[in-house]
Amino acid sequence: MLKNKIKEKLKENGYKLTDQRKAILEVLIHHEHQFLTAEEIYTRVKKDLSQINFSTVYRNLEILEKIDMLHKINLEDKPSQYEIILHHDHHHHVICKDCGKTQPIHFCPLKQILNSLEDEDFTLTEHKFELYGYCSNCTKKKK
Amino acid sequence: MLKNKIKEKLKENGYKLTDQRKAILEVLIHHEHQFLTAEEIYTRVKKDLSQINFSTVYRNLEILEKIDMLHKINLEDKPSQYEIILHHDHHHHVICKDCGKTQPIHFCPLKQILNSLEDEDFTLTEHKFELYGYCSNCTKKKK
DNA sequence: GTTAGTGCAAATGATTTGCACCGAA
DNA sequence: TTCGGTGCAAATCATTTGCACTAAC
Repeated sequence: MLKNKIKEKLKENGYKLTDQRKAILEVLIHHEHQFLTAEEIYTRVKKDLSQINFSTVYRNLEILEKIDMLHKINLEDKPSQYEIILHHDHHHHVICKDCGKTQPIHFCPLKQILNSLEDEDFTLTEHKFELYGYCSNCTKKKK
Repeated sequence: MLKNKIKEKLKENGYKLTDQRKAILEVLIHHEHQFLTAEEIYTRVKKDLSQINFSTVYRNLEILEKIDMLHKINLEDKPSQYEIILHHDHHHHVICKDCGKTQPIHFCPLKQILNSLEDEDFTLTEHKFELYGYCSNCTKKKK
């Protein structure tokens, strides 16, 4: 069920399509719009491919990030979390601190601020705009 | 040279004023507007207080963060970085990826976006808006 | 005197790496 | 056949913890 676009992108970059890689991608696609930790990915992949190793997961996540197929974030005092990128429009996220579910925000604050910074010292290369909170599901669970 | 406000804040919260704590604070104050790693802080403190231990540094950073005297960030694939908070106006940062130097931005994108999100699923609790790049010094060095 | 703080050494948790073997192209 | 990929075990790196001792209040 792996999307052709993805297969092509891997090929283009000289990466092979192994069972492990396929299984990892299946999990990521199945959890589109949700940040998962490496461990959560590993556990889910293991259900299909019981022999898979943790380092294989890490190595693949690194590769996928490098070719812009994966969005990696670092929340305070938590392991890194990953979300697959299937659409390349520039956007930011609201992120549930419990379950990692995300919701895109099609608003970028950078535009509002660029003018006032142009005469300053810094050469900008990246920016981060992330909103955190609890999704309705996790809010309910807490009660 | 430790500011009285700081001493008071520690006292208020039931924390003692040890030499180690003072030395850590001196370093942090001396590097206001600059994010330092725990290791950088440790190394600098060690110059004054050679017997200080790494875990003392970590324990104090944790305490300072808890009482809102310290801003902690997690950059991708780097150890956490810390910056002392001497003024409590809400603001964000431009951060130099080389030297950790920061520049405050007195603009918060949250206000622009709150209305459009109010009818959504998420209960917001925090947000992050950070700009990354290179300060003029580090830009020059690169050439 | 009491309680928080410290140094030290060992533990933990996430992630990375070396190496010999394996399998996709 | 040739590299890239994998599993395994060991290493690494940042951070935390248990414990006995110490010092601030």
